[in-house]
Amino acid sequence: MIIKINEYSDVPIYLQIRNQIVMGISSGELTAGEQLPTVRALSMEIGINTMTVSKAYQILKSEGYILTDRKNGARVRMEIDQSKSLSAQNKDELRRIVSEAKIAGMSKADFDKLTEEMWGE
Amino acid sequence: MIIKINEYSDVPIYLQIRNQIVMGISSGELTAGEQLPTVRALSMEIGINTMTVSKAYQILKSEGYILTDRKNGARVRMEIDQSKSLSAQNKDELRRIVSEAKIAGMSKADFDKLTEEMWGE
Amino acid sequence: MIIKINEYSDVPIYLQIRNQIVMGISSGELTAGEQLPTVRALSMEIGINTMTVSKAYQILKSEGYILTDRKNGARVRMEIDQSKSLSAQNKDELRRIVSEAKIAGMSKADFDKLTEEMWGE
Amino acid sequence: MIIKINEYSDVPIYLQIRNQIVMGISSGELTAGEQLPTVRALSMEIGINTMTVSKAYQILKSEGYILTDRKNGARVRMEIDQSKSLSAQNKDELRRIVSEAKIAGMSKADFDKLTEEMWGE
DNA sequence: GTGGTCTAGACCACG
DNA sequence: GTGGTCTAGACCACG
Repeated sequence: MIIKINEYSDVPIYLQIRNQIVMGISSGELTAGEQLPTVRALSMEIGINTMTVSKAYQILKSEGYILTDRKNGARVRMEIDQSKSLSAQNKDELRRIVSEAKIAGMSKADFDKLTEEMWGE
Repeated sequence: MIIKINEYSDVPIYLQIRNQIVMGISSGELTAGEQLPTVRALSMEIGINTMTVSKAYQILKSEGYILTDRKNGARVRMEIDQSKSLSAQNKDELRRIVSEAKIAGMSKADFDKLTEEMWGE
Repeated sequence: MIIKINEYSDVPIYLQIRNQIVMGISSGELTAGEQLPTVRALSMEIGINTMTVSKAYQILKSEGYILTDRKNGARVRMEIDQSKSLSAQNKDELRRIVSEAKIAGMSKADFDKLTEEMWGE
Repeated sequence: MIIKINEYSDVPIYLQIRNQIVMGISSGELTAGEQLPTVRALSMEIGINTMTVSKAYQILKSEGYILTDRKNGARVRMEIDQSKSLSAQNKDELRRIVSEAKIAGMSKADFDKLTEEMWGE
C-alpha cells in the first residue's frame, strides 16, 4: 500500500498517515493480520521523520486498528471492535458536513448517493 | 441562538463559532436576513476576545454565508450560493468518516439513518 | 441619474456615491453644468445620512469634478482639468490589477479588449 | 525581494504585503516554488507584528498564490490557477479607473501604453 | 456603536 | 524553528 503525503495540507502528516491506513483497512487494501512496514521503512519511503510515523502507529494502536510487537513490527488487527457506531468526534464532524450539504442545496438522495460511492471504495 | 465553546476541543474557537453559525443557518434556527450579534456582544457573551469572533465572521463572510455592514453589524445572507456539492475538503473528511463507519461494522442503512437524523435537525 | 448603494460592500458609502458620479460624468450620463440633486434630496432618495452624501460632494468638489454654491446646490463642472494622466494612487491600483491579470493568464490583447469595453460605457 | 510598507497609506499593512508579493510573482521577481521569508523573519525585517504578516500569508494561501507547511514555511505555488479573468472586484476597480482616465482626457492609446509598461514590469 | 486593523506578548502542535 | 491561535488593549473610519 502506497501512502501519499501532502506536505501543504492543513492535516498534520501523522494524521494523514493514520487516515490513509484506516482507509486502506476499510477498502480491503490492507487485510486483517497484514504486516505493515516498519516505522523506519515507512519514514524513509515517504521521506519524513520517524517520530511522525511512530506517532501515527501509536494512534492506530490506541484506537485498536493495529497491533505492534517488538519482534514483528506492526500488523493490522484480526478482530477490530465492531462498535457499530461513530465516535462523538466523528459524529460532530459528520453533523457539520451534513449541514453544509443542506445549505449548498444538496438533496438527501444525492448525499446518500455520494456516500454510497465512498462506501464502495 | 446560543453559541457554546468547548475550550478543550482541538477545534480552534473561531472555527467552533463558524461551525455553529453554519449549523444554525442549516437548521433554520438562524433565518435568512437575520441579524447576528455584534462582534463585541458575542465576544462578551461567550467570554472570548473580539479578534477571535471577528475572525469567525470574516470567514463566514468570505464563504458567502453572512454579510456585514458598518452600520448594522452582520446578517445571514438572503441568497446563499447553491453549489449543490461539497468542497473537496469536506469530501475528503466525509470519505474518512465513511471508512471508519464501515470498519466499525455499521451498515450503509444505519449510516443513512444517522445522516437522516442529522438532516432533520 | 440613479445612484445605487450596496450597503454590504467593503467600499464605504461615500466612496460609492463619489465613484458613481464620476462614472456618470465619464459616460456622459451627467453632462457638464448639469445640476446634481441636493445633499438632502439625494440622502433621502437613497436612505442614508446627509453627512455621508455631503462627504461625497466635498470630495468631488476638492477633486475638481463639481462646483457648489449655496444658492444652486451642486453642478458638474464645465471644464474639468485635463491632466491626461492618472493619480499616483490610481496608477498603483492599476499596476496591481495588471499584475493579477498577468498571473491569471490573461493576454495583453484580452486585457485591452476588456478596457475597451469599459471605455465605451 | 524587498517589501516596503507605507505607514501613511490607507491600504492596510497586511494588504500592502499581499499586494507586493502578488506583484513580485507577476514580475518574476518571485519564481514558482521560491521560498518566502518566514512570518517571523519578515515581521522583524519590516518592523511589524507577526499577526499582520501572518494575515497576509493566509490571504495569499486562500487565494492560491502560496503554500505553507509547518516545516519549511511558505513557498510560491508552482501551478497558480489560470482563470484568465479578473475578479468582479478587480473589474469594478478597473472600470472606475478607466472612467477617471477618460475624464482626465487620456486617449485609449495612451491608456494602453501605460498598461503596456506595467505589463512589462 | 459598528466592524476593521494593529500591537506586544504568549502558548501551542507539528516536525 | 515553523506557522497557527489567542488575549488584552488600543485606535480608526464609517455612519
